[in-house]
Amino acid sequence: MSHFGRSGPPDISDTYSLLILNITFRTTADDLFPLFDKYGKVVDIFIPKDRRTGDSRGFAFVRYKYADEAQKAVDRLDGRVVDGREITVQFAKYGPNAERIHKGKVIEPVSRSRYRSRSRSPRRRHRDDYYRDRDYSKRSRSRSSDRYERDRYRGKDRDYRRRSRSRSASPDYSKGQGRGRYDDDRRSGSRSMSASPARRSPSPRKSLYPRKASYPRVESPDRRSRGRGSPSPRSVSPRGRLADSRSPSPRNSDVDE
DNA sequence: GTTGAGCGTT
Repeated sequence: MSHFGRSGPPDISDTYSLLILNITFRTTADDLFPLFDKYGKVVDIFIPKDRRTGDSRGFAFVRYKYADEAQKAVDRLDGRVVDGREITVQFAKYGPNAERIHKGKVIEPVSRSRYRSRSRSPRRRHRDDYYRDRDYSKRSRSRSSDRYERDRYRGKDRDYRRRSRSRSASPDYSKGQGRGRYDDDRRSGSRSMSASPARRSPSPRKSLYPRKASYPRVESPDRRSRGRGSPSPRSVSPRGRLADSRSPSPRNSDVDE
């Protein structure tokens, strides 16, 4: 009774799909089944999970046998508090095969090109990356470093989530700006390397801080060390450190980037 | 251990 999703899509031709959003990450199909089954005949329940972690994504798909029951469930379960969280029940708009769905029911795969790319919902789908991974696999299948690739995927995955939200609506520009600026700089330098030398002049801030440009390299680290409260007894002997092949980069002491 | 707009698997 709880093998939903394991048998794959039974038949979406005579079933109405409902999209359940705002569910907890711990909510499973078994937990939603009794809830939705109470309002109608649930044919199948599917909850997308991460491919890597296998954790729930936070939304589920409930397929009803009849639209009236689905409608009832939407009206009754929409806004219901499940597991301490208010869930959002609504008819699915899209199908697994990019099919158009009306009221949760599949109307047709795709009407040739009548709607073209209608600006229905300009939301980004990170899921596409998954499919892309497959291609990558083929490309770099000669790689013998499995863990390396895995690590990379992990990093990307973690980023994909935060990025998608950050781009959507997030006043957190601390990171985005930094990255964006960096990117811009890179492009600028690459493009106007011999054309517009004055690109970084226009700064939003007229004058930030007349930091002393005459910062002795030898004094800079010393001062910071003491001011920081880190006496660094080992650093007391610069000679030893030098001899330690520490290789103190001759770059500016105060490096912003 | 964390998260929170959204649309799906054999």
